[in-house]
Amino acid sequence: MPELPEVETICRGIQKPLQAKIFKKIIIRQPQLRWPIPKSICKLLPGIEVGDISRRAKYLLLQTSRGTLIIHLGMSGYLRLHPILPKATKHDHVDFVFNDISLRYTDPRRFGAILWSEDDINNHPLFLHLGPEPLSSDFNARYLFNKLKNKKTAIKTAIMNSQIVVGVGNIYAAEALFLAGIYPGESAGDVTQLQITKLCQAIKKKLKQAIKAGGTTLKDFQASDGKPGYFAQQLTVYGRETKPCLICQTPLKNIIINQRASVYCSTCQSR
DNA sequence: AAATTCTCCTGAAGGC
DNA sequence: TGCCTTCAGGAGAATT
Repeated sequence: MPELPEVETICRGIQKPLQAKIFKKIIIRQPQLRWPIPKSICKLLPGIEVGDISRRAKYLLLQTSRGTLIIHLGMSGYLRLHPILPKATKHDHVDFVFNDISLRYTDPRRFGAILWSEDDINNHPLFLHLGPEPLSSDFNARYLFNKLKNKKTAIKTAIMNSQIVVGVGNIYAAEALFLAGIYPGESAGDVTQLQITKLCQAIKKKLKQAIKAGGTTLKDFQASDGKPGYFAQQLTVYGRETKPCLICQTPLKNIIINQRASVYCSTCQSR
């Protein structure tokens, strides 16, 4: 499931191969994603050049002189580069065809999105209320502590809230909380300043580690070149319910917080 | 206003 | 073997 490291991996993977390529044709087989894919891109894009390719939160941004293509992978989406396009299968919803390469969007669960914006991307409704990037200096202990004070919601829910900080999904929230020794169900406003400092560092550390490993491949994540990510081998709590804590051997517990599985160690993660 | 729940979707896994 | 049920999950929308 793509989280920030996975999107970053894909972003880096397509930057060079698509650099300055000219869109030739857009094939939309299934426009019904989270929102309908605007058909206008089929007419708009051909003939224009790919500019900067970047990432904001878990959104991939392909800039052009006419506007920005916004791609979100939802939880089962991925992008693959193909020199020659293979025959489309069931969930291959969109192909962006260039002269000598194609970018194929595949998403079995269709929670993703492909949108088009002609305005400043920062004014787009989806981007208007986004918090800071977790790996930027804007995301620091002071910011996080201030943002969380008086909040009653669970600390895990808070760090997964994109208005507070972007790009932290279920996997990395669980991993960071374990590293910081914080009980995921703790009220955000009750987490001490020292713990917040640890948490902030833990989020950055885990995300960096995962990017280095090329992302986390659980079931089907693959980079744009088809290679899996290797961060799954470094997971300490996510998906390890009932298995022994890597620090103290206590069997890990799973609680549901806001409809999300939250695995933690009842010994190492104090309340 | 803030917090929680609902919703979209399909593949995988488990039960019988 | 196969059908049915349950679950996972990003994040905006709806509800409390």
